[in-house]
Amino acid sequence: MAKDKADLLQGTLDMLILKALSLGELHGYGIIQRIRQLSDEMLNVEQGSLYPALYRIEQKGWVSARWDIHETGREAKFYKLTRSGRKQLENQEASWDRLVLAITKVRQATT
Amino acid sequence: MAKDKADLLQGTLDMLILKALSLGELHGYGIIQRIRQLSDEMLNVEQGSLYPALYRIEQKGWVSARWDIHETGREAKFYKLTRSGRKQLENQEASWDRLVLAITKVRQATT
DNA sequence: TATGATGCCTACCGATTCTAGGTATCATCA
DNA sequence: TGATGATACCTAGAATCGGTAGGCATCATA
Repeated sequence: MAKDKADLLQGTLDMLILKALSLGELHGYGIIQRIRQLSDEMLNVEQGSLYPALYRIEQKGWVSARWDIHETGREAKFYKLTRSGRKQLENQEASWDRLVLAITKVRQATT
Repeated sequence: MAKDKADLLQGTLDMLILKALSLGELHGYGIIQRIRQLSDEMLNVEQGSLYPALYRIEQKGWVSARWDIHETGREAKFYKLTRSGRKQLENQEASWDRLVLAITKVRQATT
């Protein structure tokens, strides 16, 4: 819909969520905002993508969740990176770097 | 299966195929080899991914195909980038650059 | 003669993101 | 007061696309 918004590539969302949480505990809606803000409005995660992803990630033990009330007085579900999640973030970042490197090589090829 | 082989992210295969063909007409099997070689063995496209992708890409008019006999005397289906395919490659490369930039920004964030 | 590389293909699976809905609270503004 | 938009959670279903696993044929080589 948005004019210049790039759709995420499958496989990058988990890394972005984990990265957002590595900066501190946060609730779902806030994760979307943090990713949007950090990316200079370039990345917009849809709610319909985020919540199922958070569920998956929690099942895998990469984050833990608890309900709490935040400063505005509203209830929200706060997610926190686990030790295993931090490890996973490192792995995903390394994979991402390898992929970017590999694709860069292919793109540098000339006739 | 391969120990260090990175699975492709969804959305990158088309770009790689188009890029491989931008270096010159090639048959399917050769595209796999060219991508593997250009990426220093880091990217391995499976046949079961390639042929359906080539079909999709051909339907979209980004490549044209013809059967021919190559130097080894064997028959093969040769694919060639169309003008529209070249344009598409540029678009996909630009999208890729934007995504990499956006993700880089997110990853640079510090506590 | 059997194996592996080359060359094409298809059917189905699995994973993941998006679209499109739903619910509720709260602040703001007409 | 009533409507709207932002915040906050969720689900169902569609669509996409890469992988796995199979099939088939030819050719060179061991």
